[in-house]
Amino acid sequence: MGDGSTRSPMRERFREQVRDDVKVAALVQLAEGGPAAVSVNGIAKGLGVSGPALYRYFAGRDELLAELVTDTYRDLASALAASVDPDRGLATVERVRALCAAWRDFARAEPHRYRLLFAPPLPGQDAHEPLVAASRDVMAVARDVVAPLAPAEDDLATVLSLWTRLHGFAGLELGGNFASMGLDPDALFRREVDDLVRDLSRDGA
Amino acid sequence: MGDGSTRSPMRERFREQVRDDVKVAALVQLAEGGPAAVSVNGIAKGLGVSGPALYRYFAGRDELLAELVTDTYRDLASALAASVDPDRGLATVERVRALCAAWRDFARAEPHRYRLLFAPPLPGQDAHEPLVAASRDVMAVARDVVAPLAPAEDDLATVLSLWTRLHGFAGLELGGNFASMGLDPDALFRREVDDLVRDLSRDGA
DNA sequence: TGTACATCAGTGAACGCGCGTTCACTGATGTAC
DNA sequence: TGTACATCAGTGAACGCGCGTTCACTGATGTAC
Repeated sequence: MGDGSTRSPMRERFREQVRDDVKVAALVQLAEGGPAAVSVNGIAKGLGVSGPALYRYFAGRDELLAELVTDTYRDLASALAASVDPDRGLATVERVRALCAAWRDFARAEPHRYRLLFAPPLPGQDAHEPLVAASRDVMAVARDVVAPLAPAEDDLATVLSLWTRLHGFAGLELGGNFASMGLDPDALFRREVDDLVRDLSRDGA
Repeated sequence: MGDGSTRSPMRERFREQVRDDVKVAALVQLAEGGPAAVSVNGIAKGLGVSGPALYRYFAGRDELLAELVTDTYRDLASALAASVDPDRGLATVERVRALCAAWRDFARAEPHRYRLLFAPPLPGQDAHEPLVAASRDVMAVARDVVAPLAPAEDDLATVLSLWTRLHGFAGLELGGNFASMGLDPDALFRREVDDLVRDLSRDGA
């Protein structure tokens, strides 16, 4: 039940359409009340359909949430990749800056999705493996950008330092911690990126 | 109803005792299932008492959760303060290192409480103000430690940079993001703190 | 030391809610002849 | 072009659960005389 290969192309397209509609509705709920507010019955009602109908499209709530996560990783990875696209002809350091800006922009544009990426899978670490796989693309983009600056054997550690700092900044900015102290997040971010670039340049070539 | 001033001292002490028991039980639930798993009825059952009984001690679930947050801020602030106590006779840079270590240790020792501090108050930013006040002590300790290194007018920004980086590291470590890539968090942390100390020294005196 | 009284902790029933999920079923839709 | 058939989307009822919170009440506890 549910192996799409034997389904007719027409119906298959319809299925994908509905799956997307469900996800969009789920994202609205996510934005409004966090992961806990994402509800199968609620989504169904929003789509003008009865609750159990959605079980044709998703095995259950958990599968739906898992897809939201992997979708988000995909979108983040492609936003990052676009920001450092070779076609833009950026020098190494400018690529780092562009990557940082893209990271922050993504977090601000879609705070609920961003938070979803780093929310702990509390009921027992289930389905952690595919999630790690999904994050690999994000790491790969960052590694690519940083590589020319970092000594080869210190590659990964450098990327993780970058990750640490971007994630820390995003988390505090989303929490409103800067704004609530009357500080300008833009200025703080510029400063943070400057430090970051300097550290990378020193450690590397 | 509930203004403790007119209550007799005996009964008042009893009340505080029970309030603490409730909080302890709530923290167990928090550790096991996240904030969503903290349930008034569940706690009552654990204490061998009926659900509504707890309404003698807390106005409701929201008040209970709010207290868990402010308690955690208090404990974090005092852990940080203890780590940089003047009696330890640490030099300026060593105080920064001690502060960083204390931050990380707190996050690792009590991940659920640490996460609670930075979880977004989703149902409409309610009760954000007292929370900001509670975090002020934490900031004050950090500011104290960093002050000798930072130019006076750049004080707060320096502390926030410190905060950003510590928080980013803690968040990723708690999420298991380092371990799942086969990397040693201790080594990464050492590296991060080294960079941090260097940045502070450069920007400051 | 003993008794009367006010206070207040805790009970049990009830309200209303929403949830995820299953099941047997109906009815529409695309397909094959 | 028309008809028979298999597929599958969606329904409605039901299960069992747990939640936060209110209410009127009972019974114990500390206190004041």
